Amino acid sequence: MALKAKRNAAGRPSADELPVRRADALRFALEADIVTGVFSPGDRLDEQTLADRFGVSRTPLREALSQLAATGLVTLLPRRGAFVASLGFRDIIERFEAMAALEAMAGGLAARRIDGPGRRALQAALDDCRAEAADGDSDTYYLANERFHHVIYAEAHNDFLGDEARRLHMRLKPYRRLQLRAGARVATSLAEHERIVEAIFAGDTAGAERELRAHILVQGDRLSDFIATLDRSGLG
Amino acid sequence: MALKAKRNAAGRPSADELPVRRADALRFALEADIVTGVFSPGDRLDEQTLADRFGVSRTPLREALSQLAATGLVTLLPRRGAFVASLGFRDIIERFEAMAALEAMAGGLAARRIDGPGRRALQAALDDCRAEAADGDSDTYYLANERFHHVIYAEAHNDFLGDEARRLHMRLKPYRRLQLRAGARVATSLAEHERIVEAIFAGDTAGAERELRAHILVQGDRLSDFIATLDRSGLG
DNA sequence: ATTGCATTTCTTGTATACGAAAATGTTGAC
DNA sequence: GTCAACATTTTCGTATACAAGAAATGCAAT
Repeated sequence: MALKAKRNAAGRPSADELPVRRADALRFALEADIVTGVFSPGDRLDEQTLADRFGVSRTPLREALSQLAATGLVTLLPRRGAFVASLGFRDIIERFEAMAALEAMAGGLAARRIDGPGRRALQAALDDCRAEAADGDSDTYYLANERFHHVIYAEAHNDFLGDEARRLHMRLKPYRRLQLRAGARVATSLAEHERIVEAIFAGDTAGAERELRAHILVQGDRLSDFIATLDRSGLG
Repeated sequence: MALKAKRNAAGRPSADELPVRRADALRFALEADIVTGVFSPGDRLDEQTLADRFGVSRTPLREALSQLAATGLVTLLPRRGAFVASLGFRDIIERFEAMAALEAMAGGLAARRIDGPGRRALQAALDDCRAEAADGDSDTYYLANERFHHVIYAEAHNDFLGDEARRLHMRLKPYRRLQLRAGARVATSLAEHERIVEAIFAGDTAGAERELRAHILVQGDRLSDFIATLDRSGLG
């Protein structure tokens, strides 16, 4: 059966969207705007304004907001409107703890389930991290780090686990922007990656779990410390 | 049944009253109908039919379905409708693995963070499990088991972790109904609970994690075994 | 009888309209 | 000058209307 991408009669100048429903496209767009910092935590998301901006009615936009609220990226106050969800000090720590649990499990599973191609992929991801760390650009290192963790999710052979971890990661992304200049963190992060790969390659389940959990938790601690030094008025 | 419309941020389940938003009430009602088996995995959820049943228009009902889809309890096929999400063999295993990770983390945190009142609550929950197990009614034991785990979530002092675990639990509930007659499982489950409490009371973080992880994973294994013996046509 | 196609019908997705609640602004009293 | 009560306005929540896509049905042709 051929998949025909039929166009709508209304000649809309917008770029072709893969999602069939406008609500999906809106959800992705808003998600991106929140994660990339176009909207900051606490910002009010007016339905009509956004609907006008995207050239749609309020109906699909409300649906997108509703879905984002279910994801946790948006807070929906009854009869008061939608806001970019603000995580407090404690909320962030809690999420890092949960993420550490998921990542540790993924690492442990990967240590037991990784195969030949997976080994090569993980080694390549680690090499990338090394290269970016040597470059000293913490921005590109962050991307390499992301890919590294995605490889681990994949080698855990548990799609749900990976999806949840990615979801949490996205959820925390607006706050990571706060500590862009990682300083010495890049070096220690890379060292941790090395130990993680070592454990996974050795089939050391417990070791992979331990290393990954620490790797995530320390990020939460660092972010918390960083936030604690800021004016907390804007962070709920 | 009168329903207070005040301080209802989370919403309450009620089909015919208006808590804050109809969509919330509908979400809870549908959630309940799905986990209690009124609707089975794979069932089609017709918008107009449900709207008529609840005496509302399609708009809030669509919002409820959308939220349930974001939670994972409902699958939304574009232009084809909403269905009670069907989990395959592998999906279930994956979710139990993730749940094991979260529960293990919760147990470990509880072992370190539990306080006096928490100890009493956990002991009481364990006593309840003992009593229900002695009764031999696996239905009420299931409820006591649920309360037991909720106490652990609470004593982990990580609300997010608890929420996620509860969400997963609800997500898997439709499938647990398949193995109601637990047989000898109740006895072994209780024994596991005893060891879990022992570890938590002893402040044995690693032990609590280990016991809880095994406690959850074995449930996934058992459910998988059970499903494997059934006709898989209805289970996707 | 079966297959292919066209039409019809049903359902979803989006837009618009309307009522209600909350935020806001104004005015008056103290 | 401040506060409070009232009116206004904004915007949320729901209902209804309409458009578009997919499934179902019927008809025709082989």
